[in-house]
Amino acid sequence: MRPKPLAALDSTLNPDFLERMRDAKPNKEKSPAKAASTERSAGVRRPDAARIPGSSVHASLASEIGLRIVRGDYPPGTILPNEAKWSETFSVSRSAVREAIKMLMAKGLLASRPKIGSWVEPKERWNLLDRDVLAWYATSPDREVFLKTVQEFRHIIEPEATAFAAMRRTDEQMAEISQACREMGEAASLQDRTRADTRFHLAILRASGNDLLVPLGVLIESAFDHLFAYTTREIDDLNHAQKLHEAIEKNIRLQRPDAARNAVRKLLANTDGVIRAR
Amino acid sequence: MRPKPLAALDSTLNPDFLERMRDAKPNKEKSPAKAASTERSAGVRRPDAARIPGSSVHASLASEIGLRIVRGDYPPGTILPNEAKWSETFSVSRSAVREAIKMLMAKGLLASRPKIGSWVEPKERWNLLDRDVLAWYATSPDREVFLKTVQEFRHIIEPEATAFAAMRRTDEQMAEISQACREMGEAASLQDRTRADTRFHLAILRASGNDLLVPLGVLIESAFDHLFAYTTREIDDLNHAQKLHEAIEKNIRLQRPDAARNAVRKLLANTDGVIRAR
DNA sequence: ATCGCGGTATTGTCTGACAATACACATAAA
DNA sequence: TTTATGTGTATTGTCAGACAATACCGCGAT
Repeated sequence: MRPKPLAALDSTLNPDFLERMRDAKPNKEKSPAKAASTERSAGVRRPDAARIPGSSVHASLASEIGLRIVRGDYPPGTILPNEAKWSETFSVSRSAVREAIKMLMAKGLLASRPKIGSWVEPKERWNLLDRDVLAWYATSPDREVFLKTVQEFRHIIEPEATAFAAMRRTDEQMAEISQACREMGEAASLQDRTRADTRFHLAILRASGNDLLVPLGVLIESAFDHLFAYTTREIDDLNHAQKLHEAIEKNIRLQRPDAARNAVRKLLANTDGVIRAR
Repeated sequence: MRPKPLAALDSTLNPDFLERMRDAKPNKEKSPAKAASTERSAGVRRPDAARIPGSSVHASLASEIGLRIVRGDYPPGTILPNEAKWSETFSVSRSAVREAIKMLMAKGLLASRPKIGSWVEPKERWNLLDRDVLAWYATSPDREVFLKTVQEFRHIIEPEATAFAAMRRTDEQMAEISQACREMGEAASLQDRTRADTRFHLAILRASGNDLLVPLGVLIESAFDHLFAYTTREIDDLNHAQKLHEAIEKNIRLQRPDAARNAVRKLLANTDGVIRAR
């Protein structure tokens, strides 16, 4: 098989890089980072930097700048500081800055032209369904609003996706779904349970037979990440939720689209209740 | 206002770059591009290259490599040719190659590690809802299948989005929707009509009040691009379609979610018919 | 006041270099 | 013969410095 690369998460920034950025605020006037640069080229570089993929310089930079943009530090239409400025602010090479900016351009957050600079694109162009952008977006002041938006989206997508899965699933896909459902019931820890839960829903999306539904899995993953804090510890609730999942699994297995759709609606209503109860 | 950057479309590759790539096939053994490189550094560089944003070297490279990946030239798990190889094949600098690859990494198509190389990620990680990836994906052998997938997705999304729009639209958003609908009716050319049609549906997504629905507009744009060839020239059909659109507009205006949802379902059914008729 | 012109600032591109390290191969030991 | 160890090599990551292309600003001339 392939070497399994860890997803570049914004939470995996290495301490070294974070240290560099500590006092690198957007509106800093004059940062004396020139000295640091010379010092680094003199051989003081830390020997054990950048082990995790996500902590390479350009990836960390992209996370930092991307987060600032989504957070609203640079509203749409704003011209960003130029590449030389970023380079100086973070004490990194211009190449690294450029690669970070290219990643943000690829996600629709930025665009640029010679002699003008890079500017923040209007929010409609942002690829909010991108894993990283969604993660930055999820750091909004209150997670309530974010969860509400994602949950509403799930109400639109999942019932229909499940109905399609009930019609078109292959036996292999059914096995995946059933196994995830079973492991949910047998999970020893809440974390294991959540992981199996996520796999269950992702497997359904894959089984829907519509390629365009698969990328929406990032929403479900994000929802479960943020829902974890809300998860109940009550045995009764857990058993109830498990029954709801098993109903979905059964109806997909028996290829009953309408029943499957309704079962998903019940599960989502239950989740809504959990959120509202907080 | 902002400088309006043209979206980087794969169809805007400049002839100069295409010429370079003519005989750059994936399985080429030995390409004698070294000579070209020396020649270029001797000052023979074309004076008028890269006018359109999308035709910058890194953007063109990203399009070319991305298209090859999505097309299946390098199946998931495959290790790509290394950066030096790409650089040599296309007679561009390694920096340009790296920036292109970073863009593809940002879209979930690639990942890489030192001493290993860059490999194609499993298809589930691909950000298919990205504008560029979708465009590459749409170059599939038969557009029938692609259109069917997109259209199915629209059936899932648009009725619910429209129902939300009927509940939560602001007056400004309503004005946008109404204007687009009106301009559809008054359009002089089929192209103008399609443009207004697209704006109509995008405005509804924006009015839905759910930020996560907005990025799905790329699907609608893509659908209409590919649907253009199917568009009828019959006056009766056009009038009928216009009436369906006006029904949607009216129900959003009068804030009747259920009626709006049904009106959208009728329109989509009509579009299905147009596709099927071919 | 309007038009034209050059200067300047900024991204785009190229070149060359070194660092870090996964993998393969050769070599040596049990 | 098999296993363990060390060495080499290939590849991405990062840095530095240079020049090209050109949008915008301000100046001068008509």
